[in-house]
Amino acid sequence: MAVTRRNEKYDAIVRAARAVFGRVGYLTASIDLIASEAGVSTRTIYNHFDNKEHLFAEVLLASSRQVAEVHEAMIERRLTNVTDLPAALVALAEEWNRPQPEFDDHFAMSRRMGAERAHFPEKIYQAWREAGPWRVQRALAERFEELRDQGLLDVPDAGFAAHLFSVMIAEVRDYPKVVHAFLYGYLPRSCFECPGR
Amino acid sequence: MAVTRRNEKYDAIVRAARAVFGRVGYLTASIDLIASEAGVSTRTIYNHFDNKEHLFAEVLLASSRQVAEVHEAMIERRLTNVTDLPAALVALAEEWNRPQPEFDDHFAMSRRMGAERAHFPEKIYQAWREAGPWRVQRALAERFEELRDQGLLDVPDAGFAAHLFSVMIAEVRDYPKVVHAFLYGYLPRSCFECPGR
DNA sequence: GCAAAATTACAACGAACGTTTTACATAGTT
DNA sequence: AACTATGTAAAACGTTCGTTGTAATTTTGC
Repeated sequence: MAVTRRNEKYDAIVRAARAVFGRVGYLTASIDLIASEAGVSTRTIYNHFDNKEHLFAEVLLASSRQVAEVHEAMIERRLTNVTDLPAALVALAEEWNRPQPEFDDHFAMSRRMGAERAHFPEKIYQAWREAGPWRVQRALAERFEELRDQGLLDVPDAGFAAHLFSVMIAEVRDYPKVVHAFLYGYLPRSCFECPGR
Repeated sequence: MAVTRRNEKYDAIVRAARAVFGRVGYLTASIDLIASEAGVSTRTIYNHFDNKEHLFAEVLLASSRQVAEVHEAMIERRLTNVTDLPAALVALAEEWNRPQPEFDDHFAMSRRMGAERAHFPEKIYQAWREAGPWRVQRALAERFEELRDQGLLDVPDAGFAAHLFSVMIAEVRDYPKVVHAFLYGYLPRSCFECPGR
């Protein structure tokens, strides 16, 4: 696709919109501000997008797919041919949450989704869930299943464990401790022989 | 304190504000809507509160303290004289997240705090953190320490474990599985004798 | 060079909002 | 009944916002 002025403007709008939506949220993000940061006029934004909501949806879904692909590759790389599982999980968590300028805007948008979902159609929210979080969790669950088959993990429900792990590393920042808890739990070891287990 | 018309109106405003802030968020919650649900005029709201932000802060902090007291008592009740720890933790998680009409509005407000914090002064956010989540987590950490002293938990860092547990039960809804993972982890049991542990 | 496409700049529109003003009504107290 | 405190209803004010219209300008393609 040739670089044309029209494409340039489109890209600039998408980029600026992602930054502004991520920074101040859907409602507070004004078309004026987005236009200013994109270096275009508001009229131009409306030449490319029907309205604010369509802009939001397009920006959100495009970056969700992009980020999901990166995360899937990351999971593949980190959890294949594992020799030291704790270290691999810590490395995955660290890489997963490492600040990356090109994705920071997207993550900022994502972190707001729960609170802002009532402000746009539910199908946008669901499309994001499908394109982003769920897709990545499925990839993680598949890896967990393989690790289970290799005897490295004891996960009766890999999907649940994947969901739990992603919640833990998203919300709690000390990854060595998180991974340790994920693998070993907090029950004293002598209790593994206790009745009820 | 005698029930006066003024107190009645104040209470009605606070109650309606909590519901509206929780339902649609700080920005979208209009004074008109709150007044309508409270059954007062907007003028009356300004007779009681300087502005929208003060209303929000007062509503938020009052209910945070109230809910924290309930949670502290709950933790005390559920994690004292424990005979079956897994069952006690599951019961705590279930009670913690059980729908309670009188607190639903508060929890809805709380769930939005992360995304909405940029819209009001940071000190409101921090005051909420102190009056609510942190306070409850400290109570939970103290309980975990006692359970550790009783040999029922192996928690080197009770504060961390408390934080992790509260994140887990807040974000993941299958409490038996969550508690199982929290206590036992996902490492196969034979690996507890592996090197590197 | 010319026509078409795209953009800019700006004004305009209608709506929504937080807040204040104003006049009148209601409630409580003495 | 008189006075004070409080509430109501509605208008007004200033601001912000999403969106559209319009004329002029710039860029692109032939």
